[in-house]
Amino acid sequence: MPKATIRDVAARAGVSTATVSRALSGARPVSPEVAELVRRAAADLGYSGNGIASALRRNRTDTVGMVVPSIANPFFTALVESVEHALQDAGQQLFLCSSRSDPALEAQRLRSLVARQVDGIVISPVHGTESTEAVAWAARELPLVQVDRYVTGVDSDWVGVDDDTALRLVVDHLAGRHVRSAAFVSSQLTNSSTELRLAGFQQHTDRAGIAVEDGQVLLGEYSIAWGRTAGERILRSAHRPDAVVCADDLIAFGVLQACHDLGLDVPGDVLVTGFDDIPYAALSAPPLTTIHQPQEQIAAEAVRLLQRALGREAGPPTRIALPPDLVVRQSTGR
Amino acid sequence: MPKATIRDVAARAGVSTATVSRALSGARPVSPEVAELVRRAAADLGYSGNGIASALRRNRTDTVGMVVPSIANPFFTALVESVEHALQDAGQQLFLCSSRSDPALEAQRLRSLVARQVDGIVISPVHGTESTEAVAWAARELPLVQVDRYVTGVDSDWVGVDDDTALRLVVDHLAGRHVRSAAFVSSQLTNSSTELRLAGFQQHTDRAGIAVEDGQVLLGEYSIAWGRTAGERILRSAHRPDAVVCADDLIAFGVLQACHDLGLDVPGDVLVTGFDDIPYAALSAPPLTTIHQPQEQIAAEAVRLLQRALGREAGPPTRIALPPDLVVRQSTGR
DNA sequence: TCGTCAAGAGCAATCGATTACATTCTCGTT
DNA sequence: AACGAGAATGTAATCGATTGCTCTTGACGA
Repeated sequence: MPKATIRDVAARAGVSTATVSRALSGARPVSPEVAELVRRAAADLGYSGNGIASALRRNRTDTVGMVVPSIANPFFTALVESVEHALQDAGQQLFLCSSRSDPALEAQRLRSLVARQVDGIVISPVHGTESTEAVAWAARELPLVQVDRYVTGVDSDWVGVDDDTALRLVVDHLAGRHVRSAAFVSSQLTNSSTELRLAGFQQHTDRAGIAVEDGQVLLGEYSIAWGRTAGERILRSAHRPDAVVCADDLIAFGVLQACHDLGLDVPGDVLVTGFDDIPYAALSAPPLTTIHQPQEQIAAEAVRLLQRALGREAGPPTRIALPPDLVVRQSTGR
Repeated sequence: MPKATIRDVAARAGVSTATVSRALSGARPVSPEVAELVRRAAADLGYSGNGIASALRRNRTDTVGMVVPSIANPFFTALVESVEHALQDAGQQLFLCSSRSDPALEAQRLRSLVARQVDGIVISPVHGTESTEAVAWAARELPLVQVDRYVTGVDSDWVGVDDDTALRLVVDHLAGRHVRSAAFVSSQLTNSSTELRLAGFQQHTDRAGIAVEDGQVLLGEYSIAWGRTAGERILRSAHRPDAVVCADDLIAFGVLQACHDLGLDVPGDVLVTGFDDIPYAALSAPPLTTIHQPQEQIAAEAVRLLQRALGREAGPPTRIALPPDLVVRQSTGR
């Protein structure tokens, strides 16, 4: 038994397909009796419409594609969930893709989303330069909003957090804890926010008179494993710093593990800070002082920008840097 | 400048649209010269095809919908990622929906997926009975595979873990640690695996001679907050048990927090176990003994079953219970 | 009574790609 | 030389819903 089409419903209700379409979508007025007749016929046949055919004709899929570097990273997970929620209110659905931190896979995902005619794209690009070409191309084809990270040289909307302010909050907090020297652990400088965080760290430690020894800025990747490796290297070095500032919470978890492995007390022997405030940040041993990102707000703004772009073509690219919050927990003091 | 269509490509290459279609998809042989001509014309125009039109004609979207109760739960996140990976090899994409543990929203998501003509659905149903109607309906419309949890009364494929074996492993391990009494913290019995885990706990503690006092089985929800509440209640009771068995890792994290708050040592004063082996299970204080779920395998089997159902209509529903592993960490001993 | 107008409904074109069927052409075979 | 097979290509129907345009009908004002 093949699926019922609008033609079947029309036949059963004794009206034309045009009337069925109008009765069910409410696009144009239909007399109440006919509307009821159509509704009943549709229900009887279990008619549920063909979104594909509708999308083809209307040239609109009511679907937004989202591409993130990793679904496993709780920060992106939270962001995805927030975006999905925000879209729901606009009657749109989310097409989720993971680029697995691979620019080639990312490009493929973007091509696929464009070919599938999504109405717009929300992306957190993998790489500051290697992602540029694909993102620029997609932005030419469709409304596109970058979130969290952005690639250089693409005129698209962007929503993220103010990384410089975030590092000022962290560094000033550490200075208030009488920290005299600090190390920084991050990922390779392959994307915008990683660069901004390092720049902020350097500028604000300098300003606050906190020493950063040579070799105490380690770049690897956003993972617990790297945090552990880097943490061991830093904490075993001749000049152990008073604090380790990490570019995300996963790295900070790894550093905390390294402290534990080496028998160092946090915050007694060394202070540790993270970035993102993922849900597990409150659960580590000790709970992590970190920067809270307003993901719901990031998501809401991103969706708003997308809707705006969908409406009319005009408008210069908008860049929104939202203010971060510092969440103080025990990794930087009692 | 509107997007290029197959007609534009055909005109530029001086061939028919049929030839363009065949040249680009390789569905039927085309002479090498013409193929090259078409490829060049397509490249010149930046032609990227219209997946919607293609899907309408072929009656296939190469897209699979997935519905999970929560994107925030790392277990589901890992599962989603694994499914996405498995689908990639089959040339399909993932349409992700979160039901937010709400059967009504879940039903809406399913309707939406069916209307969008996905080729199949992978779902972890929210509720053992309240999800039944929507899942049964969707299963009638499309190939559908349930993962992890399942609803009763729907003849569909299912892939999950063997919950009974899992609890046998946990309980036997605790018995080996000379545990004489235990408590159990889980979510409300609203779905299959929750029920099976409780049943397994009761059966195996009984068999192993481990006492379970009245009021030491607490049912709430799968969250850290609930674990903390339940943990406090259990650990403050007159007969504090030797061990607390939790139905998932999030609950176990909450129980660990409660132990910490009450100044109890784990594993000195009480042993704690989890379920799922999410990535953070190794990072808690102390690291959590838990059941490892083979998500990659669950995902691979789910996708395989889906492909099979896509191929031919026949075949009775298959239920695959994969064997779990016990991962022993410090929450049950040094 | 007639003309005007609007509401309600239908006809048929349309969206863009795929594909059944038809056509043309080239070989090879007898 | 005639015929048939098969490769390459074209023509046009098709997928299912939407919508511009047209037609009918009834109400209302002049």
